[in-house]
Amino acid sequence: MDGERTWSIAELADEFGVTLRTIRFYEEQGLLTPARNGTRRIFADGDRVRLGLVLRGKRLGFPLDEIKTIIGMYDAEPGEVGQLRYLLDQVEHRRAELEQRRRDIDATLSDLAELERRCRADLDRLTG
Amino acid sequence: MDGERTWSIAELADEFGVTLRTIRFYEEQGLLTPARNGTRRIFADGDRVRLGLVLRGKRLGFPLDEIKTIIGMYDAEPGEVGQLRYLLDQVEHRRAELEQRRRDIDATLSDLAELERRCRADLDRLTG
DNA sequence: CTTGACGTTTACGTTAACGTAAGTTGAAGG
DNA sequence: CCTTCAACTTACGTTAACGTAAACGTCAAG
Repeated sequence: MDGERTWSIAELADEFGVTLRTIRFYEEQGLLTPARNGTRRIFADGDRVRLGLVLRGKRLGFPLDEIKTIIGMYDAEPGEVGQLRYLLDQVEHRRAELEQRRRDIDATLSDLAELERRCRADLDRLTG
Repeated sequence: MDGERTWSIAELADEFGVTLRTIRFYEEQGLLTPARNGTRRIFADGDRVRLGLVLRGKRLGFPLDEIKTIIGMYDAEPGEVGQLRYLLDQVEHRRAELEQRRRDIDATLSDLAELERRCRADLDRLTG
């Protein structure tokens, strides 16, 4: 009666375009913690979100253990002041890293744009 | 008499913060092709630029063989029309990939920003 | 009742990107 | 001449992120 859908491992794998092995591996690494029905894994909505975050991290080129700590930051309990300061520090660190990446991307995009101009010029000259 | 400086492997490694092994490995993989003085590697300015491109690609999380093809695109000779069209196609493909990455970065940055807000709020509450 | 479809665990294999010796060489300095 | 330094090659070791095979459980359909 609660609208909480669940998913099988195959459904999730299919939806996100990964293999069953990958999902099991992520659980083994502590990136996912699906419920169980006997031995079968049951994935709830939160598990789907986490898998999405993991794959986004992968597209960004982060290793799995870093992804784990980053995701871990999201659902850390408030805790004490020292913990909070440490967490803020981590957040700042990650942000700097990501902004460096964006600069790298922009530089590469600009290189590609110039390459494209040269290509089009050559094409014009040849097919003129 | 020509202002063309050259560098030893150690100088380049030091400048870019990588090991000698890494540079030799990149040559072995065809990412760099330094000149030689006997057995010693002599790096010219173009080699420096290429190393910079390789490391930028690494920061973006690309595997070395993809980096190789991407860099290869930059210094491809004009060639024939078919080649040019193929190259343009590749450029488009890479651009799409990079733009996806930028979206991922922006999404992550936004997540981090919200996390930071929550942290600061908790800190304010605790430290008054 | 057996055949599939779908799931499970255990465990060894694989690739990428280097790390890390081990042994060699050429030029320079004392 | 001997050593030291900076480079070299060859080759095996290592870690991450799964792939892949083997062997088994379970439940619905024919």
